Amino acid sequence: MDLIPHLRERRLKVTPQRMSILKILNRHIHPSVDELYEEIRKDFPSISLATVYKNLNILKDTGMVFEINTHTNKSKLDIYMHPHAHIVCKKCGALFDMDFTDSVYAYKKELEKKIAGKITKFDVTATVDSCENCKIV
Amino acid sequence: MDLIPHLRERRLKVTPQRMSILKILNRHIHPSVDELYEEIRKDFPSISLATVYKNLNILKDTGMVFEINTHTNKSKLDIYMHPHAHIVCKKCGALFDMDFTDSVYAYKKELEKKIAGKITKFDVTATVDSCENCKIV
DNA sequence: CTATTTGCAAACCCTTTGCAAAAAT
DNA sequence: ATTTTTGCAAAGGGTTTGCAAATAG
Repeated sequence: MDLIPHLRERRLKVTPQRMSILKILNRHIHPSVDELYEEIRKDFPSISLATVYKNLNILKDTGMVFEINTHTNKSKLDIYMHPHAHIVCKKCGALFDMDFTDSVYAYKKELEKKIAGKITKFDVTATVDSCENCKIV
Repeated sequence: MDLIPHLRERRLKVTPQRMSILKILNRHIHPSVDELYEEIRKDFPSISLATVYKNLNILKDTGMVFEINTHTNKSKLDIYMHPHAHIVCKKCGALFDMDFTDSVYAYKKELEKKIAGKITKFDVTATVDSCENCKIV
């Protein structure tokens, strides 16, 4: 996927640091900020953590990146080029992407009634207490 | 609702500080930690913020309280005595409880397939970019 | 040429920790 | 009597900010 048009669309400058962040997020590995930082430093040893944070805030504000609370001390990052759901294990922090199903769109309609229209973006996070990754339980 | 049996069940001691926290959360006002702290101090001026945090961690770990990420700098707290969904406005942080609908249970079944069973608790957070509380769309 | 972005260091939260005294069972 | 909880103060950890230099368009 070519991410540059999405940056242009938002009047954001195409810097190598920013591209590096987006390319890593585009692997759909859901890194935490520090995992992302370490990953970028492999290709970009001089990058500052502040730059990573500043970019993430811009990318979140413009809707290209979504931050998912894992109920651990660190949240995880996901590129958000199309609506999808997240499934998080509260115990181990494991995170999966999931496409919305028809039943979720039905849920969305309910929501739209409840908040009186205008849902521009919709994210469903399903949190479970434990999952197969946990081993224990 | 009598919350004491729920504490006993979990072998948690019934202290006035803890009861004060639970009583406030039981109003379903979804306070942030500092809002909760200020509220408790009305009845309990000597309480320490550390006590509030320690209690919240215990209550979250034992499943009586749920912490909802609002995508603002502060998350919000909810008593969690029965499964329900949360709707959060990312822009203004407004938060609503919502009962699960059948369509969400269908979604839950999908999830159970995907993570191979054993969902012990299930939370759905629907995040919208703006809601009627925002005024500015 | 102008506006944005970067990088550094310091500041800023919010949250946790250690420990002794107090309270609950 | 034993275990948990409280409260204080200090430490911790993640995130933001201010500003000058560098870079993108």
